Amino acid sequence: MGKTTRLLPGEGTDKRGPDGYLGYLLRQAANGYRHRVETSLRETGLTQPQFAALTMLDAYPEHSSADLARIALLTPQTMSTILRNLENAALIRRHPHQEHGRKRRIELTDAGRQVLVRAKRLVYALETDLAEGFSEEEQRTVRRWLVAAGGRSLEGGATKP
Amino acid sequence: MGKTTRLLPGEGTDKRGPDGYLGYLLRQAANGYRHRVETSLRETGLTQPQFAALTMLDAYPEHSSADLARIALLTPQTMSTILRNLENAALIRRHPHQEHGRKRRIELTDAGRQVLVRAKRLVYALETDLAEGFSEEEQRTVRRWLVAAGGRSLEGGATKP
DNA sequence: TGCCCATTGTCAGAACTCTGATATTAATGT
DNA sequence: ACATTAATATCAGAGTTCTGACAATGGGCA
Repeated sequence: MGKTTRLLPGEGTDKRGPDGYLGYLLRQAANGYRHRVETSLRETGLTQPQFAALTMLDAYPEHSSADLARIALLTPQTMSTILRNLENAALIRRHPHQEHGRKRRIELTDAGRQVLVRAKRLVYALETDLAEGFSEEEQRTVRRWLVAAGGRSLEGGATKP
Repeated sequence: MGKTTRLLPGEGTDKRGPDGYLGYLLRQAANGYRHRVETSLRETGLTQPQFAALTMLDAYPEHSSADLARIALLTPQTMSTILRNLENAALIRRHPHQEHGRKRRIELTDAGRQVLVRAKRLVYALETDLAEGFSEEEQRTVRRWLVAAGGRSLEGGATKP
């Protein structure tokens, strides 16, 4: 039996690499980047979605869970899950909204603010890696493509006239 | 009518849209595209990862679960989960490999082949949408960026010298 | 006033993805 | 021959994401 040395198809053979399907490359890119982010965030214990939620909450403290879901293009259930985990970790706090009966006000705790400061440094370093090797114009092309590819997916839209 | 109200911050205000962080845009793009793919695949009952796994198995019928995980840049556990669901749905079959004791040979069932034919038509239509509005050169830029962003994430690599 | 409906939030269940741990088998080294 | 290492596959548990279903609140309209 020879040692067929790692001839996995795909190095230049098939749909991998720069010749692959865009959808396939998109999924792998997102998986790979998330993996790198969470490895880097390991010491903070945050996941990529948790980091994104904390960042949004810090920027827009008035927003409800439903608001955040709309901003992030996620379903209310998904955002609810992420916030529940942040609350269990004592990084956010929720208390009943005075005027609006069902709404709840969300706040970062001190621990939440502290961990967010550390996490931002780690993630922004990776963010600059993401642009490395691409000109300003190329980056604009990439951004434009990403926005088009996402395509405001869950836009319940139509609002039925 | 209009109902242009939707004043959530982020239309042109902040980190959303084409000015947002690349990592953030990447996650949203992948989420949105996956959502569109699975909506389109609804009638087949397949998910995007299941579709990818079936496609790979059809192209490389000799490969084991571990091989597929390497090709797709996923962990063996993840690929194992996907294959288990495909097996429960009777779209693939696994029987013990003759020569190699622990390896298992994976095969598409007739149902698996049939569903894959239908799914390919649905997904490839979306794939062309993904390139619409971008020149050949711009598409090359996007592909190159996606490959760099993914960065062969889990490459256990180094193999400890 | 009282009913309809949109908004907000949650529970349940499924699939994907990771880390960590474990068992089994093959290949290798002394 | 025996021990070590590598590869394959799986179990367990956590977090993210969806669909589907439901309760509670608030506003609008007959």
